Amino acid sequence: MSLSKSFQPLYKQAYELLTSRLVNGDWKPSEPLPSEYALAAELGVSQGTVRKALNQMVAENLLDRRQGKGTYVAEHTQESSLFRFFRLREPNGESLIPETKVLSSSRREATAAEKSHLNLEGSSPVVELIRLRYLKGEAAILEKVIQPLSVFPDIDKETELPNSLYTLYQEKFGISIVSVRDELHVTQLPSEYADDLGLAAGAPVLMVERASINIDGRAVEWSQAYCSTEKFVYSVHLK
Amino acid sequence: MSLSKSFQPLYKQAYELLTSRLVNGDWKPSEPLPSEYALAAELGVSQGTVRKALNQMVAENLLDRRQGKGTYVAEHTQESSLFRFFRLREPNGESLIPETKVLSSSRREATAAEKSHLNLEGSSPVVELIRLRYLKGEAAILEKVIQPLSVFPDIDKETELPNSLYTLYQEKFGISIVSVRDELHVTQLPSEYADDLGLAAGAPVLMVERASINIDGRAVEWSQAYCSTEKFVYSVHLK
DNA sequence: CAGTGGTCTAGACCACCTT
DNA sequence: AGGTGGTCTAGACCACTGC
Repeated sequence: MSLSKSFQPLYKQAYELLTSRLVNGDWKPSEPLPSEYALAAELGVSQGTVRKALNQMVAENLLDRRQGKGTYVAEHTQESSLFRFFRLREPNGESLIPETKVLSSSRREATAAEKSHLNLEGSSPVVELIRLRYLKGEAAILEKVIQPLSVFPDIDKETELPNSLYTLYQEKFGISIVSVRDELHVTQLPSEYADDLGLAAGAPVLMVERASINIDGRAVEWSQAYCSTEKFVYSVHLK
Repeated sequence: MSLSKSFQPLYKQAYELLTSRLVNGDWKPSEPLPSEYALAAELGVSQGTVRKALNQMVAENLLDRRQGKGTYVAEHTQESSLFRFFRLREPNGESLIPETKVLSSSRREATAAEKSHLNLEGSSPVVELIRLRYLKGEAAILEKVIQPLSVFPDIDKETELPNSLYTLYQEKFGISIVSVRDELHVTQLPSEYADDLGLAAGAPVLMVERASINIDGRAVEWSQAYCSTEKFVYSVHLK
């Protein structure tokens, strides 16, 4: 196997090829890739060129490299990764892992808005999952999660939902969430969620609308989280 | 001049040295740095090592490189850079540059909270600047900006405040804002700002609290922006 | 044309891990 | 000891810019 010597820099071609293999599932999470020299020989380029491609993938959180051991598919299920996208903090800056209770889970056809956010067309059955998250024993966040069945077949048949769904996505469905797009709104709490959160219908709440992006760039999950006002802060460092 | 051959990788030492020179103001914005070979000779390392250091600085938005021309100090005053930190969007996704009116500007001693956010100690005079931003002719955002006089001497003597203060910071005070830390709260609109925004005192608003970070890592400005509810969305892509 | 950054190679040596 | 990634070098060639 060798890369074409035209159009694109070799390291970029190598990056594209290796990324598409990773997306295809050629290597499983926590499994080592071939060594730099092995990949270089296979692609017909020098070790330095492969290294440049691999380092770019490390920068994008797709790979993990450990000196003396090897290059591994990144684990997006570890605590450090899960915290990466959990931006809600207590006003004093502390970060808390919430407890979670599933309120309901149902299949239905996607709404127009959901189809547009998830790039779905035609008949698109989805699962709507409603969860309540507790902090310090108090109901704090109500989450509505939309999962397309085309991406997560029979996900509503899962008996045990982990606290972080991303773990389930990676282990059971081969979906690696590498980035998220958040939109924050101040809205009035919908009346159907008022009792669950112990607030009045129409109370002002922070609503975090999130599209979760798979390693291949597709939005594969869409969620809305209603957060009890003044208990939380959404905190971000933009570089 | 040459780097010590111990402790740290050479490219990292080169990065530290070049960054500190940049922070010191050895090279002004839009001015070219010496060429890779010139820097390599000066530091006593190879061109490839200098390149690695320079590329890291490019990744951090400190430098700009143009093939065939040279390596330049990044301009943080360009539209593309200013938009980078302006996360407020219309609900339909459009981004707008607001008009701005200064409501007041006054000197006073920093409060305890301001000292803590800006890492100030002892006597710390600051300027409190209150601005109202309009979108489509309507009052939309009320901004309270705290500027330490130790960082921005006599900034309240400036006759003309640009729409984006960061331009002024870089051109007049040698301060380059390279990152920001935002905290989003849902709060009640303080009564003293109610008239300006045309809302009732206590109305629920989105409050964006921002610390702006200089190239040397210091928080040099602290601001709070009260945003008229339901006209805006705060939008972020986390990678 | 000369000067700049961008790519690619080949080889040397080091640091770390496993056996 | 042998394999892995990490650093560093020197040199070649390419692509773009400006004179």
